[in-house]
Amino acid sequence: MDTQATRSDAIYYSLRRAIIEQALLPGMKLPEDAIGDQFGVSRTSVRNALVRLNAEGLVDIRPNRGAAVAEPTLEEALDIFSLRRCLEREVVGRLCRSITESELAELEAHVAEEEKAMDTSGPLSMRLAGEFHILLAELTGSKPLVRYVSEIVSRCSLILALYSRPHSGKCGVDEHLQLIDALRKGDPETAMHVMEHHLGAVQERAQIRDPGDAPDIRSILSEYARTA
Amino acid sequence: MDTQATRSDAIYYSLRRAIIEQALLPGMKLPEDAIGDQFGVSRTSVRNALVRLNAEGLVDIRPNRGAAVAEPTLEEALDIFSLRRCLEREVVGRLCRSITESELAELEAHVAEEEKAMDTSGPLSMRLAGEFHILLAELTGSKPLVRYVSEIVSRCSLILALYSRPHSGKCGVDEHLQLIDALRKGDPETAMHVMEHHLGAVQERAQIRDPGDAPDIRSILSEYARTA
DNA sequence: GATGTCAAGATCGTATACGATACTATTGTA
DNA sequence: TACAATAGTATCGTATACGATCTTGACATC
Repeated sequence: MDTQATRSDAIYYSLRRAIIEQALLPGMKLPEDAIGDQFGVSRTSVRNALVRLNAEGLVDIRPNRGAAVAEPTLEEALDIFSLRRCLEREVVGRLCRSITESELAELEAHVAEEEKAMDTSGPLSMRLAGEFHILLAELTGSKPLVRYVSEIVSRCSLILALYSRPHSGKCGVDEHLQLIDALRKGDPETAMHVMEHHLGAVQERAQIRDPGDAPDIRSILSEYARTA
Repeated sequence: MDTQATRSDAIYYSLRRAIIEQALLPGMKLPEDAIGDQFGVSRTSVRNALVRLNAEGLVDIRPNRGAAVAEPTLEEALDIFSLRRCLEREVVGRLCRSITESELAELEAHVAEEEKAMDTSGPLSMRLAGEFHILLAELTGSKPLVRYVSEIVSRCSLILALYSRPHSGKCGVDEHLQLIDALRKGDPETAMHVMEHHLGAVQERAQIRDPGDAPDIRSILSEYARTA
């Protein structure tokens, strides 16, 4: 598990996780040399990983100018959320017809982990929230669907990093439980509606923050000045 | 257009086209050396291209065993078509709200090309049929949607190569015209239904066929290397 | 005849090297 | 002081080299 098949894979997964957990923020440069040094591999492997991340839209690569964590525009962000609703509707639609009790238990176990992580730091709970949706996709048994959902969930994490306010609170653990209930009932209409509502809520927690210029120190401190 | 920014890009597009036009058939091995020789570049650039194609599901890469044109199973094929319906429903849904008369004309011009290509050889008309759907996605103005549709249309071409009978006849030019009509009317229900019917028909033309044994990869690529 | 073993060849993963391109900071000039 | 030219640095694109892994076929053994 720790040791991937190839070093490129290892780099790929590490960078991916770092981006999803928002350790690497949108717009941050990703120089091949620096990454290679850090992981103790050559640029070759790093390049390989960056190409893959670029293919799934997590990093931008501009010829001769290097790679950087992608910075979706607000317009793209809305598109991606719209696409996500489309795909996850498909997921729950399929699951309503096929899901078993043991799979439902698996989902509940995952949510239990999410609850446990709520108290701890943000990155973990953010990742778990995303993985819940990926788990849903996996239960459909459709590999292409898993790939698309994984990809789009990652990109949504990126978007939340860009546009959400610092503390979005509990990331919809309750809503995940509601979703499980709906799936257990097996009614596609209800399940899709709950999913729709959940994704709407996730998106709603996002708020426009001007991503363009470096945040002005006064605006950052204004919030703290109040409590001083 | 002919000269890409980087050689990797050139290889990527050439291989992609070769796969979509079914010059490279599913299961065919893609040795880095042979491809590099044919295009006059080193393995480095070829690898880069193969990684990208792997990311979009057109080629399989197994560690230390090389790359090969992907061979979707029948089950995966059905999944992909199902996903395609899901995505393209989204496309026509959006277009009904936004499409302009000049864009409709653009679509009609494309279909005209398709009609012209009907008499000529198969590869061209097959590619144009796919590009019609990509053009539809582009008209939504949503880059992510374009990416997903492009990707999935490519994979459908692959699937048709695997499972369709040799001559599928005219690849739904009439249906494309019907779709344009529906879009012009601007009624989402009708348009989605027409799209659904069209994609169902495309899928229906698919039938299992035994993928024969392999011709030499160099002779196939000699034609593609020229235009790279 | 079937199966296991092993060596030779093919192919890949990765490191390194070199030329090319883009960025940066300094200097000179208006 | 403001701006343009330029040199220097950083970073990338690509080629090549070497060790590692896999495949293939021959041969020995059961």
